Amino acid sequence: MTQDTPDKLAIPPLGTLEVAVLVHLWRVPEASSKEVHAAIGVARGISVNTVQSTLERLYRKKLLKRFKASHAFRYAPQVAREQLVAGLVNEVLSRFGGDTASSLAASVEAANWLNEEALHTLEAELKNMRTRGEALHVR
Amino acid sequence: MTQDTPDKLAIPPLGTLEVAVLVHLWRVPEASSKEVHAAIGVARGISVNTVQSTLERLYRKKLLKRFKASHAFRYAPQVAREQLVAGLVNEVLSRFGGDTASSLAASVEAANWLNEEALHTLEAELKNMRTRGEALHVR
DNA sequence: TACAAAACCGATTGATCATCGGTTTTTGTG
DNA sequence: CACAAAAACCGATGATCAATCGGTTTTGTA
Repeated sequence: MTQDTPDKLAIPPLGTLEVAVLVHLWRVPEASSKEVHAAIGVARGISVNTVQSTLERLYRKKLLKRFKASHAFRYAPQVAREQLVAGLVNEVLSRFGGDTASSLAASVEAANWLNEEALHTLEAELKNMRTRGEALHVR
Repeated sequence: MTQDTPDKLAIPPLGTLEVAVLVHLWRVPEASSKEVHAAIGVARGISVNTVQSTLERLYRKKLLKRFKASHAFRYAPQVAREQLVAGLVNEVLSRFGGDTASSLAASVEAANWLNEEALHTLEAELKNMRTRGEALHVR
């Protein structure tokens, strides 16, 4: 085994620029530093170098993957948005202890952006999960 | 109006000691700095002053309320755990954009700690919400 | 009123993000 | 094959914030 610590579930803190870059790459979903700069850097009046550092940092954090295209790197998300968000949500939930279900329920309730369709989706997912959970004997 | 920025929904960043203090006070649910120190400070080998600073910080952040009992302050949570967690979860959800429902679904799915009963609770809450949501015309 | 307990203040340390300048590496082309 | 341009890489700086504690002032109460 080559990993010293199994960081599978530890998500590093993310700054606002880092998040902006991620969000952009989830849409694109693949770009060079130059392109990212054009898309979100110019409007912020920051240099290409800053964007590049951010891409590098996200790469080191394993949130982006990259590959050479001719002589420039192209970056792409390493994790799906839902995956990352889920990780962060679970981190919050476990960090503050207490009852998970009621916390989640409160989260849903506090959300002012849940429309009819979204509720439907969630309900379906829950029902789905439940049957599978029973089969898999979720503790 | 006296407030410069409506911080209603902005939750300040919380360190590990701050969270520990909050978690403790949700259990207690009211204590002096001395008591908090005895409960969670001693085990960490930190001074009463450190605990007091933390209590003060949480008070300034409006997460604790306090009142004098004889000459010492007693602190108590200003927000319920579910409330705070919900705020943080929603912050994460909105920060990363994308589809809320699928992100929440992924969160539930990624959780390995949801048991049969918890799922039940959540489902009930959703059903409940839905009817109310329709009545309130949630966008 | 004296004193012990607690609040208050301010300084220090240590992370971490954001930002950019300067240097090295790579590569396409004349 | 040499060279100029483009990109990666490295390292420094500034800002913010949590955590920590020592020292000083305030305040009940015996």
